[in-house]
Amino acid sequence: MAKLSTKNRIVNVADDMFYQRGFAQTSFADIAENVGISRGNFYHHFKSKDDILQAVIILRRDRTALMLEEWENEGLDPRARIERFIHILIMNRAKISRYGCPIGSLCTELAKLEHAAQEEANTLFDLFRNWLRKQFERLGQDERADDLAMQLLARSQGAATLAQAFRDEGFLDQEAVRMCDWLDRTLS
Amino acid sequence: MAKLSTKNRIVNVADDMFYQRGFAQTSFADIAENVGISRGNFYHHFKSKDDILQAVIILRRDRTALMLEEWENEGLDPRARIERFIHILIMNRAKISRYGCPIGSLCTELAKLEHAAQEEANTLFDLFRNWLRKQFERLGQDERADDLAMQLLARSQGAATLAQAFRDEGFLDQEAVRMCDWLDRTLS
DNA sequence: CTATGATTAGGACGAACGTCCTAGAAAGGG
DNA sequence: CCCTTTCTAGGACGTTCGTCCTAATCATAG
Repeated sequence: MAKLSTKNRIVNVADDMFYQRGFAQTSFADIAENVGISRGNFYHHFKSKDDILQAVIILRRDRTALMLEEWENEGLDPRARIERFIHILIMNRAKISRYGCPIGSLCTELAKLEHAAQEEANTLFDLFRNWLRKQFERLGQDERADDLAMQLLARSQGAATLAQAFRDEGFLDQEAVRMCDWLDRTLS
Repeated sequence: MAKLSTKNRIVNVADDMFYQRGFAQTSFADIAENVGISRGNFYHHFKSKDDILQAVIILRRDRTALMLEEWENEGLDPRARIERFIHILIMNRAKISRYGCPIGSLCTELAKLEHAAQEEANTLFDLFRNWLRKQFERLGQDERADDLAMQLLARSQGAATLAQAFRDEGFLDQEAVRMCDWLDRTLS
């Protein structure tokens, strides 16, 4: 296993902590302690808290873009790709029911903070939205491709929110099944 | 217009600010300033920050319970009552697209904070869930009444989250229409 | 009027936070 | 080997926060 640079280690830890505790509730001291470095060292790599937030957003964006790209190259048809998206809810049920959706909860928090990075965070949603739209277009749903993409995103967010509130992993499974059913009905 | 007691004024202001900025990002000084009182006065009425949070949750619970009760007494049939619930999204579109759902965003934040009042906040969700379930039961959907209630809640949450992220009031309208369509299909 | 309790104001405190600064350690090129 | 750059450590500063304390004001009952 290749050793990560200090900078990368910081971003990875911050990514986890922002997800689990939220951005505002995670302090420099917290991150530095978890990485195992001093606060001074931290500041050599990131000159402000907004700086590390930016890095985390870019990390998530790159990771997401890579994942979507892989899904394109797995030889699946567009419909199976969409089902792949739906199955994220099931694969990540444990984390989602504890911490919510990594993208949704970040965007919601930044919106309340009126944080400048809000729009940057929204590009994470855009990645999924555009990717889903593309799949629906390939399925001949040109007119309503974007609407369908938004509906799927919305249902995922709703499932995540309620699963977290009620600490109910099973609800994610149920909703995933229902979303696949909805997909069948929509495409037939 | 009857004058409110200082205590009530504090709770009302805190309610608004918790909704718009979030719980953690709202300080005592902020609330006191908005109410127009000193921090010392504040502390005479609420002995801790958890105390004021508790009061806000109770305020929201009472207000919600009252609203649901009124909906019961308006002479509507259960189906029209459910549609009334859906129309909250439309009526409150401006606030929701800016601040999200008052209940969902509070529960999400408290969950990330691992705050003790988390379960209390969840009772707000329970109010809607149980009320919706009752309506579905009256419509002869005994078996799946709770499932249908949860589905409606989830869709509302998803619509709110995306409307906030994309600052898109229109999406709330669209989703409300689709939820009414879904209701038609489900009950027929 | 007086006495008592509720209400209000405002300062003091310790802790936590983001930020900045200095100095030493490590690394790399000449 | 020395010099320069990069990396790391840790303390200092100013601010904000939740909390606490004291004293003044107000309302009310006797």
